[in-house]
Amino acid sequence: MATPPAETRERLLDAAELAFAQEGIQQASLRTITAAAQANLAAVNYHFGSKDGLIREVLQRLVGPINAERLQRVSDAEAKYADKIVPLEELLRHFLEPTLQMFASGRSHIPTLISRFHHETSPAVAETMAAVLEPVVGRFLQALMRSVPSLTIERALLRGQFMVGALLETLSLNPEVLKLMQPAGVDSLPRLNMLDELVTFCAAGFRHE
Amino acid sequence: MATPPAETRERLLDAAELAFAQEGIQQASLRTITAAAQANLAAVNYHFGSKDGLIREVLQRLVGPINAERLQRVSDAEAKYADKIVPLEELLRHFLEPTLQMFASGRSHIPTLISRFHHETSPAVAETMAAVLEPVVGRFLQALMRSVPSLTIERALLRGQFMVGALLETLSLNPEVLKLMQPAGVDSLPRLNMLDELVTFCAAGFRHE
DNA sequence: GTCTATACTCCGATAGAC
DNA sequence: GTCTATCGGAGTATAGAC
Repeated sequence: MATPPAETRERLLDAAELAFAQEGIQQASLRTITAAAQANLAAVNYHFGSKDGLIREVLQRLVGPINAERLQRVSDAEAKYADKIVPLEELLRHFLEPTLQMFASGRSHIPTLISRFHHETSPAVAETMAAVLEPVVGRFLQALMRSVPSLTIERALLRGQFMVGALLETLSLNPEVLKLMQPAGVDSLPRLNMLDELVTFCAAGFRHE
Repeated sequence: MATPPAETRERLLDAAELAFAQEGIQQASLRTITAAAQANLAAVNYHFGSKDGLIREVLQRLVGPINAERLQRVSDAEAKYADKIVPLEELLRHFLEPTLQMFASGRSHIPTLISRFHHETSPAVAETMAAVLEPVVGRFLQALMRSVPSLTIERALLRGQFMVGALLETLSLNPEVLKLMQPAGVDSLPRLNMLDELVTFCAAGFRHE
């Protein structure tokens, strides 16, 4: 059982994840990916049908758990508050933290990759991304308008876009800027600050007027 | 003077701008661009040395005027306020509006292209972008900390990143979301709303605490 | 189920005629 | 300054052996 055949698929996904983050999703070649995975060039086509199939699979494996955690946390929070109204800051935290946790996951290329997926315009990525995000967006919009009763639906949508933009920009921050944020040198420290900063910035924006 | 030879360079830049926006900067091929510009494949190499040279030239031609307008508007505003303290909302407006005006410029692909340039990680783009943005960022940070005296430099930098993220996300909004923002059907209308929405959202965030 | 070998297309860049 | 022709290489995908 040193190298069971089922592992090839996982090695390909891991290698693709890293290559997509480092070189770009479209730029990374199947030759690079299969070489890094110590698999044959034909393996991608065998396991995923095409490069688009591989891309879709990497995306779902990455974003699926994040969104599942988001939904779980909102459900827990709503259960905790009997009136179903979750304080705004807490709600934003449940949306933002599952993504920001990736900074501390040890797989430091993940934030870059999430940013790349969000800004990719190819149909394969855009459609999969929309399908994966749709339930989460609906759920949070609903909760958001309960937390801030004065919000109209248009404003909630637009400001939600602003928040996502701020989050994504945070994910692609270069290391030099990151260093500015942390007095000490621990790598997992800025994430905490960043989460608090993002939450207070966006909460103020959501509440305005 | 129907087609003076000097025009080829301009046609190449225009064609590249459109192709970069529609297909992606790395994905767009010189063959597509030169065909659209009704020029020869070798023309790009002759006029710009390489594809990277073309990319840099498109970027500078696009972002240069925007940043020049930003600096001019800040200078005008600081001259208007004798104490050199510009109200926060006005300052943000001077930073955001030159970019958002691109929605009404008739060249509707420009917002997408700006977003692409910002998220591109190739050295040719990243270095040029950093060089072009550096003076503007410095100038606005300075003004920002005067407009909001309680801001630390680290916070100003980080929140500035949040604002840029929100702006860029706005630039890549898909048309369906855009339609939600405007009751009437005019295409230049959402830009006005969007600017106001961005300014109030970010101003609240900058002022918090 | 996995690999070898290869097919076919397209890329950016250059050499040299005009 | 602009064109034609072509180079060398890399891209994805497939056919067929094992």
